Amino acid sequence: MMQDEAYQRLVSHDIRPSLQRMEIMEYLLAHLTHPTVDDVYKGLCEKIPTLSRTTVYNTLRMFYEKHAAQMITINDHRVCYDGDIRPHVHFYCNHCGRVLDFKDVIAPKMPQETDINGFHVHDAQLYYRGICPDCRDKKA
Amino acid sequence: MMQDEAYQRLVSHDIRPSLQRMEIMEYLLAHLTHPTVDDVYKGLCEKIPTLSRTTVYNTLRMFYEKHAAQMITINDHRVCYDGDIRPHVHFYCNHCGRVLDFKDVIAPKMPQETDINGFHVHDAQLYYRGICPDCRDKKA
DNA sequence: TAAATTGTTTGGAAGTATTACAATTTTGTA
DNA sequence: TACAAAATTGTAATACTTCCAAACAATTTA
Repeated sequence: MMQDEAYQRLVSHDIRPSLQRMEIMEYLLAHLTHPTVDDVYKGLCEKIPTLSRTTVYNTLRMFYEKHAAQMITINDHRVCYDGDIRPHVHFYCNHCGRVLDFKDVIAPKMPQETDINGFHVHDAQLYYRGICPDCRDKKA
Repeated sequence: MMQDEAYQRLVSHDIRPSLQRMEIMEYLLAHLTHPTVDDVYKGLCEKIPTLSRTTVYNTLRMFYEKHAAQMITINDHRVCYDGDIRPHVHFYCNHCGRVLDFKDVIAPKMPQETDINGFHVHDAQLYYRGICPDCRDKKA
């Protein structure tokens, strides 16, 4: 069940499983399409009519800080989030703006919560940018 | 001379060296501190009183598209640029917001203008996020 | 050289993403 | 049940970026 997975993800990262947090995490786990804050908000505001955008902003950022989700800042316009917390490469299409998983490249070592020469590294992200197959075909 | 270097960088990347473009490139080469659009604008608007912010936005983006500069989107608020076009790792301090070069880690292979399984890769970026030594010391 | 064309810059206005903050509601515990 | 702490809400404010049409500059053609 998705609920169990969401619940486990929250408590194992020291996050109290409130209704809103559970729903937001379930949404992330059910939509591994790198949704933006607004995607999550729009996807949930029917189910939770009182939901506030601020809550979604704060909650997703907290998920990132506690390593319960990945934060992707490859798009200069909007941040997006990923419920898949395994290290992997992201591809940003400069044409359609989508963020895709780039499974064809094995991610190098991505440090997490480690100290390197005085720097405390919280996380690492590897981004590729270019044109995705869909957009390339449309052009040709 | 910095002018020569800026000129060479522009023409070797098929960019016509207008006054504004030269000045913006010279600024990038003289300030390898990952300036934002506003940093570049403020740094030049005394010397070029007619300079428009839009020109700085458009020019820096074009530099990125033509590989004459790197575009860094690690900060969710503002884009910044780097005149150092050699592949290297960037570190973003979640505390002070600065982008620093992370020289202690050797960058993995970063593809550029190559096709990988139907994707056309324009460029790649590797970002580390965390707390920089300065901010860590202040806290302790 | 003059006219036409192309390319570049400008500046203000509009759009959008994000955060700040104070009030309200909910939760956990004594 | 009552209280304190934590979480959520909604509005307002801020900041970044793009749009767009007009002005200007450079280049080509006749």
